[in-house]
Amino acid sequence: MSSRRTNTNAKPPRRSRGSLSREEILEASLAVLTEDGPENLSMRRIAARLGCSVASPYAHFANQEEIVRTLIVQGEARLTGDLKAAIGRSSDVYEQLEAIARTYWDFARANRELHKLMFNVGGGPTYRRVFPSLPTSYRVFLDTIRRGILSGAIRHDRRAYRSIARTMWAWMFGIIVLEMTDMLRSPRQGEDPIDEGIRLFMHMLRSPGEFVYSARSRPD
Amino acid sequence: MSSRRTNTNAKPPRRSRGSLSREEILEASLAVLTEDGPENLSMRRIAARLGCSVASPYAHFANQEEIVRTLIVQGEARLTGDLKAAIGRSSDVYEQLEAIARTYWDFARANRELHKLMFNVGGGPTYRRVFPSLPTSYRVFLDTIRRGILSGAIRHDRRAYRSIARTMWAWMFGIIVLEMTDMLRSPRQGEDPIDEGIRLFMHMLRSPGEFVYSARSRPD
DNA sequence: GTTTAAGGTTAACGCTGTTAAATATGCCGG
DNA sequence: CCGGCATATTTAACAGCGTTAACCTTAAAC
Repeated sequence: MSSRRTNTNAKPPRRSRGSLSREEILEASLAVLTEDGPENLSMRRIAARLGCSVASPYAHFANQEEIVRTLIVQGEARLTGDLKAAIGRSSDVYEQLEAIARTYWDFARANRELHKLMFNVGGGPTYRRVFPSLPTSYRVFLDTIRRGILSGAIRHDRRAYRSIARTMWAWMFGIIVLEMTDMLRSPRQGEDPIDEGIRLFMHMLRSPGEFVYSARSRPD
Repeated sequence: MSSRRTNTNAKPPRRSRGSLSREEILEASLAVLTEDGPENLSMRRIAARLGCSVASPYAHFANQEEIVRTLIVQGEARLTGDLKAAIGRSSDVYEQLEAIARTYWDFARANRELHKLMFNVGGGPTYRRVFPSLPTSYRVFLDTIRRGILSGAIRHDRRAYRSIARTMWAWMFGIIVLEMTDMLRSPRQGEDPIDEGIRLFMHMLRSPGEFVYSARSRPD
C-alpha cells in the first residue's frame, strides 16, 4: 500500500502563519498548569494543547522560563488587584487586614497550581529571583500595616511596622503553603485554618506595646 | 591499532560485588543534594559520585522516590532530635518555645537544600504525602504548647493549643521558606528575621485571653 | 573447581528543554 | 496576478532525566 492512500502517516495540519500569539500560548500554559500541576508544565504539553509543534512557542518566547515568569507576573498582578479591592471595602485598618488575609487565602485556594508556581512550592520549574524587589502584593499589605500604625489605630512603635508585616505575612504564606501541600491538619469542621490566625494576630495588634522593636534582644 | 592498545576506550573499572550499600548511596545523594540543590538531585549525578553505573542503585532502592523519602525521613529525625535537645536545656515553656524557633531556623539555614527537599520548596522531585500523619518535629512543638497551657504558664483556653501551635508553626515555616527563596528583605543589620517574630509571639502568649478559641467567628 | 545467585553494566525507551536546518506561508512591490 | 522575501512553523536532533530488560561478572556455597 502506498503511503499516500493510508492517512495513518498523513502530515498533521500545519498551523497558518500568524495563528499563534503570546496570549494564546499563555492561555494554553495556564490551562496545562491548572490541569496537570506545575511539575507537568512542559513545552510539549503546551504545544500539544495548542495543536502546534514543540518549537513554535520559541518564536514568541525566548524559552520556557519567559513563559513561566510571565504567568507568575500576571498572577501577581491579579493577586495584587484582589488585595486592593479587598481593602477598598472598608476604611477600618483591622477589617482591611482581615480582608487581606482572607483574600490571599481564597486566591491561593482558587488558583492552587498557579500559586505553587508563583512561590515555587510543590515542584515545577525553578528560576531565581522572579520578583524584582518586593512583590506588589506584599507592598499592599505592608502599606496597610504602616497606615494603621501612623494613624494610631495600631498602637505600636512606628519603627515596628516592617517587623509586624513580615511576621504576619510569613504566617499567611506559611499556612497557605502547608495547606496546599497537605501538611496541615485542619481545625474543627467548617472553619478555615486562616480564621484562628486572624484572631490571634488581631488580638496582638490591638494590644499596644513596644515589644516588637528592640535592638538585639537575643541573649548572648 | 587494536582497541587493546589504546586505553581510550578501556572499560571503566567495574565495582566489585558487595561494594555498594544503602548507606553509601544515601551519603552520595546527600552530597549531591547539598552541592547541586534538589532540582539537580538526579540518579545519574548520584551514580557519577559513587563511581558506579546509573542502574546500580536500583539494586538497593526501588526508585529515586525511595532515596528521596529516606533522605527526608532521616532529615526529619535529625530536626526532631535537635528540637528535643533544645527544649531540654530549659524548663521554662517560653524559653523552650524560643529555643524551638531558633533551632528550627538554624537547622534550615545549616541544611538549606535538605530543608527544601523535606518541604518540597524551591524545585526538586515532588512526591505526595511524604510524612505519615504529623511530622514528629511538629509533634514536639505541639506538645510544648500543650504543656504550657495545661501547666498554666500559658494562660489561654485549653482547647486553643492546637490553634496556637498551628499558627506559630506556620509562621516559623513561612519565614524560613521566604528567607530560603530570597523573598525576604531582612530586618536591620545583625538581626535574624526570626527574632522579631519570636518577640511578637512571646508577647501574644504571655497576654492571656480567650480570643483564639471561638466557634465560627467569621461574619456571614 | 563448579555452580549459582546476586549485584553491576549496558543499552534502550520515553520523557524533558532547546536549537539548527528545512519548509511553507502570508505579505508586499511590481 | 505573480515573484520574491521575510519569518512563522516544522522536523530532527542533542543532551539530560528516570527506569528497566538483558547481559555479564564476581563472590560465595558446595
